Amino acid sequence: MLKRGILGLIGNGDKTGYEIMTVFRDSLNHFWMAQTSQIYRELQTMEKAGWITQTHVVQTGRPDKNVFSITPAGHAELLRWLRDHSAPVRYRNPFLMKTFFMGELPVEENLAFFRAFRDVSVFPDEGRQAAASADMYRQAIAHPEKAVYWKLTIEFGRMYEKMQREWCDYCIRELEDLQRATRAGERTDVPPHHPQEEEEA
Amino acid sequence: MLKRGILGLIGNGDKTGYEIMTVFRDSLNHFWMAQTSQIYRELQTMEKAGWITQTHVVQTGRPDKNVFSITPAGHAELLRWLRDHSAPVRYRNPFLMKTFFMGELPVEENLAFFRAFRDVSVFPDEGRQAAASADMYRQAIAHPEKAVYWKLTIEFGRMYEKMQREWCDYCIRELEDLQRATRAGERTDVPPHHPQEEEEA
DNA sequence: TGGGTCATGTAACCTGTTACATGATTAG
DNA sequence: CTAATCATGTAACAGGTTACATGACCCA
Repeated sequence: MLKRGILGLIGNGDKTGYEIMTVFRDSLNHFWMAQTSQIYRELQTMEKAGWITQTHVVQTGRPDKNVFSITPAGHAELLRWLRDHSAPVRYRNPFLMKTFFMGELPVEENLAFFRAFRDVSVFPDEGRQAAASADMYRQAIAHPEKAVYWKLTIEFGRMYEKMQREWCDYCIRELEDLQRATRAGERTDVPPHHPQEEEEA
Repeated sequence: MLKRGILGLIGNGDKTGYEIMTVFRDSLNHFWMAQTSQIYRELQTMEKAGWITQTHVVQTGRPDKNVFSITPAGHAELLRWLRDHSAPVRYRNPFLMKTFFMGELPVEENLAFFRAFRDVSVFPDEGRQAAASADMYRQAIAHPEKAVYWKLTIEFGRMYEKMQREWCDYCIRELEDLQRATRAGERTDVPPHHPQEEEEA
């Protein structure tokens, strides 16, 4: 997957591994993160696949660099990937995995958790985001038809965050109800912790 | 990550690898999928770690099975994981990765794509979902304080789908605007396809 | 007789994470 | 003087995917 992202970035202009890392960190961070260790490895395999070529550039005053360019084969692969809608969309949410098993902990603890999680942001720090936006807007003037798509991903991030907050509010309400119900039923035999020995009916 | 999911499931009662697969397929499918190949491998490493124990059960009329049970060490690990909020939440959306690079394709193609994607559901087929719900509701009667959390994950799925539809509508509107602008500007030199040679300013 | 369910896995591969290592230049 | 930026990676490991393989029983 990362390969396609790297390919797309190089398709927008030659780049070094380091530059690719900065774009991930500053602009794609809200939906994908990449470490240099993986980037450099993928670059090598992509070169072997013939999707990109490498040029060593000697510099003075700063370290030498390896600049990567897309090949016609690489561009063909990029288009093929963009047009391939056959792969099923995989959802994988480690956070929902946790939620599913939260019955192991007391309600109070989970309530506290949702109250805190409600205000966690997906976006990286404001400064970087602003800088990245400026870059993207500059590009937008040159190629408005490419920049829209970046805007669409940002809007997704915003809508996702909003939905997450609303979901947290819903969770908090549900757990408060549960708490009330448990307290109202008093000694109706609902142990709030470790019901270890029993099995479901 | 899958390890913790498996641990949580075994924590709710002894299970075979096959049963774990069916729970993933029928109930956790909207936020995590797991293949048997991975499940059986994880079970072995979890046994080595002392989180679970294995019992071979001979059956007649059907294949023998290996039933796994959680150990006190496994339960401790489950609680540790549930309480560990240090790991940063990782978002990774292959679909947004594609969106980001859609500028390579003509607007018409992308519009068609969003119109189709708008109606794609995250949830597995109705039949299975209903069956899984029935199971969960039965459990809910026995342990209402555990079943809420399952309900919360389902609600997340619903809210996510709703948000996704709204986002698609937004994307469609944006791309229609772009289309109109491009047509209005007529020959204002905005090639809708492959601007290969040029670099950004 | 053909497909679904129950039940087990292995092997090879690809993808992602964590930890480590180096070193010059530049701005505060 | 110290931290950030530019610039490169390697090694080991963890996690996930794809493809393959087997076999009995039951229902239509």
